[in-house]
Amino acid sequence: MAKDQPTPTLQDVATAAEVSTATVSRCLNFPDQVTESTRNKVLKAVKALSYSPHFGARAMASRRTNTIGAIIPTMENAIFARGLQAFQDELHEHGFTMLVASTSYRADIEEEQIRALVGRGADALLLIGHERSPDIYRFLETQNVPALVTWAFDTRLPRPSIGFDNRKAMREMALRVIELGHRNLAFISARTTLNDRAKARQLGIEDAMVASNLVSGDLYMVETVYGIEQGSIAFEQVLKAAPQTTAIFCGNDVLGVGALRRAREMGVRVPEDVSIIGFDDIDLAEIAYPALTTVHVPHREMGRRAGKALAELVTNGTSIEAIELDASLVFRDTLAPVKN
Amino acid sequence: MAKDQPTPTLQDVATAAEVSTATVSRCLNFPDQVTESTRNKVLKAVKALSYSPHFGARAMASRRTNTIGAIIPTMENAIFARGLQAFQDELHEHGFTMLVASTSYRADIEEEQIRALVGRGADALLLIGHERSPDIYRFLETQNVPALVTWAFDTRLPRPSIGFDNRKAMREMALRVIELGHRNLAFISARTTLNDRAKARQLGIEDAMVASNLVSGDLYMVETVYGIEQGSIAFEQVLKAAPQTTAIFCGNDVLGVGALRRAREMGVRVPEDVSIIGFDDIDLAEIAYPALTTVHVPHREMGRRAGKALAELVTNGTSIEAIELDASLVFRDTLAPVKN
DNA sequence: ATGCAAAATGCAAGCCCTTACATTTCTGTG
DNA sequence: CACAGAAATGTAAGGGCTTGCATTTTGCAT
Repeated sequence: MAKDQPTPTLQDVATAAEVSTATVSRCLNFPDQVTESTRNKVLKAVKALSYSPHFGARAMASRRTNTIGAIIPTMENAIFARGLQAFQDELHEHGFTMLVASTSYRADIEEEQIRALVGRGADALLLIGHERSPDIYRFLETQNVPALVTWAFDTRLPRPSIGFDNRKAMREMALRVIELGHRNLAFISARTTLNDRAKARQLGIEDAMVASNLVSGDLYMVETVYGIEQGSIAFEQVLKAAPQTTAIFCGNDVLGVGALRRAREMGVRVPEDVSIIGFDDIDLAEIAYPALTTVHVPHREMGRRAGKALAELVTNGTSIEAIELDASLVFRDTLAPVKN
Repeated sequence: MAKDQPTPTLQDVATAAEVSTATVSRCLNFPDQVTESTRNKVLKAVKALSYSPHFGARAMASRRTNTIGAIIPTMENAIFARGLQAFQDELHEHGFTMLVASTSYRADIEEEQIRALVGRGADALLLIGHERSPDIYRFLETQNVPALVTWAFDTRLPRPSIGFDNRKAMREMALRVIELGHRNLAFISARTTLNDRAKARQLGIEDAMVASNLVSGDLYMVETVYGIEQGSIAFEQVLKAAPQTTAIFCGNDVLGVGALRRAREMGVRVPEDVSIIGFDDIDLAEIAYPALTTVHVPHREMGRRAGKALAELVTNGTSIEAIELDASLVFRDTLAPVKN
């Protein structure tokens, strides 16, 4: 870690190029404010010293970091990894760098991470879902750090968001399922803590039940954590506790695939004996056998749009426009009419 | 973006707590250098003003950012997402924040990203694979930014790395495959540009062929980009061009799963007609039908170890010790003895 | 009480850049 | 060829924090 030859500073470049530090700074930040000959001198010096500006100093002097933070539950979940990749690609295009933190779906960690990224000088934040303590929203306001909510869309909330309506999407899927004659429904849900999306999906199913003259309270719920194995366990649990179930909704494809696996292991035929429906439409859903019927979520699109909106917000102050994207139903092989 | 009430500074806290800025600073950074009563006063003031230190200023004064950069090909690939998650968890535990950039497997972008993250003040860098231009390594040295190579392990190189020996792992798998009587082998590889892992896996197969008295030149190679669909296309290509093939190695599970899918579509039975072998052991491999035989790579473990090593390096100057992890063979249902 | 080392605190000099403002150098025109 | 105005460059003042060193306070043995 020994700093043998100290890293060159703007001053060193200025001296080498025989100009003032201001000129060097301008040359680097606003090249066309500088004569070509001067620019060449400076760039030569920069190269010769292999100078690279000191980030902290720059951040301090300009009060901007060109860094945007993203706080997601976990990258292990393909839907976030996917969206995040698109987000970062977009940011990169706009000259921003991405700072990432994850929460493992824990509210306390999320709060800590938000503070940490703000402390790090993030110019803006990407957040997943609306639900979090008012304190945090207040903190962000005080710190003057704009935050954009994604993976959810709800116009009733004051904050702009870019995402889709989880409740509506699930309602539509549930409506189709009920149309196929299913009356005994179950829902293997992700944990609903700090996860308003999971809750919204449940409400969507219940909406459809009510609209179809079923009793929403009859929806058999199992709540579990993320994971294939968890889906398997939950599946078995559902069939034990509510053997009359003919259609099982899953909060995400990973749980769905887990359910599917256990069905095979238990000799339960899908979709003949029971239908299974996922959510997200990740690769796994298509590869599963039989291929999983699910709700397609435009993860990449969300990431991209969010990146664009945030970059523009920070750069020009363009305020964020809420965008509702569409989730679509993907019918594959795990859903069939109920047996007469 | 209007700064209504300017953010509180260290000075403000100092004034409020009736102490000097130095004391506040110490109170925040080295709490035990300060009397309890003073500490309480200060912390109260911090809370009251909801003060949060200015990152740039801190970075500038301390010459450290507590930020570590990770540059990976893409988060869309579950193996990197997984490893990165573990990496970031570990960093977080040590008080570091992670800066992420991705390269889409392009050398020029990688170079740009490395420079960008160094410019951002990353205290250290996580890199994937050894292969990159000497200029970059020189640059890192000049800038005094330590870099750790992961996802690969090769003691012949001067740089420490934490990972596994791709060549050896693939050789072992290939040996087993050949033992089962397979003589006509093919390899659907990921692009080998800026991807020494892919190359190493190829060499591993060839090693095994040579050791088994086969001609390594007989390995039928198809090189393609990452993606299920690409795996499908490549599979068809292999069977068209080399119909006598009985075992197809794939550079990763995603390609393997794609191959599997096309096999089913084409009516080619796996493993009866042809065996398919993946690499990585991601969820997809287990879920695929039939379940994919593959090489299990300890992605999380790599991420965790790398995070630990880098955090300690930056914090205490503990030099990095190269660590070779084991990849293991996972035999599932896509590999069988060759038909007599 | 007194004196002294150790612990706590304060002072002030940077750290490296950006940018408002001042100054110098060009440019084109009369 | 002089001159106004534009363009290019220079000057210097911060920006918020850490830290070496100086100073004050504390705790304890005498």
